[in-house]
Amino acid sequence: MKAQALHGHLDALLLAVLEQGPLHGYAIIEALRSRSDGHLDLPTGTIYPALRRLERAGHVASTWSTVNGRERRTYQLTDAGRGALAGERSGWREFSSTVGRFLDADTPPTTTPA
Amino acid sequence: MKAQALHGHLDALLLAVLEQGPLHGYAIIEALRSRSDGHLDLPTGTIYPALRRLERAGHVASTWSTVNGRERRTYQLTDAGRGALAGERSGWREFSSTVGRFLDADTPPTTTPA
DNA sequence: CTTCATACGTAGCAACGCTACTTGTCGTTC
DNA sequence: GAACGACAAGTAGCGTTGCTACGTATGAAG
Repeated sequence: MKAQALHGHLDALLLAVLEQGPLHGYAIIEALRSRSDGHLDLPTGTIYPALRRLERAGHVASTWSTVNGRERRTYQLTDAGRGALAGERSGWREFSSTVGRFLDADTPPTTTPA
Repeated sequence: MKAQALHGHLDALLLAVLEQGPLHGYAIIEALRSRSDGHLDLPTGTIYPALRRLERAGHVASTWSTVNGRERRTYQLTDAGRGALAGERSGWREFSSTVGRFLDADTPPTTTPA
């Protein structure tokens, strides 16, 4: 998967994984990886700043905890975040249907008929 | 449609509209607008540099002509461009199905029952 | 003669995600 | 007990990309 393709859709993905329950950053990375069959293997340098962006925006809230001597920052969706997710979803639908109109259309006949 | 959403997919769109035949820049803008029901209304400052990028990459070729005293630069897909388009299409499919797995899933019950 | 549609273009900016690196604990292996 | 990998968090700086705001010029319409 091309790296820059995510541009503008990462927030939506993060909100979507958090919709199913609170997770800490590292677990979010793993959730994205497993739920996408390995297609989304995002580096920490992508995830952590994005989560802080979302927190600044009020879409998620975080709480620290210590598990086995390891510091964890667990994020959970806020009500505002749930609203934002709904918006992102409809935005995604519009975007993907618009672009899909140009790109999904016809796979050029790879099966070039004789 | 959010502005930055296109990030990384613009080239694919341009190749896709040119797949149906050569067009000049201004006509490409109109084609994108009409074929997307107005959702894609891209400014010249987006299109022209993108077309030059594609030309530098060898995906399109341009020829100048004068129509009614107006200079036109008509772009057409090259063979390499056709190949690139095929790649972009499969990239798009992978991308949209991956993201869609998170976002298309379930429209949260907008029909919040009273 | 002014305005709008046509037609091309550039300069500079802002956003976003990535690469590369750092810090620290725990568990396992040598 | 040293070393290494998995776990867990983070920052600094960079490159790409599309957008905003301009600038130029012709032809048609009023």
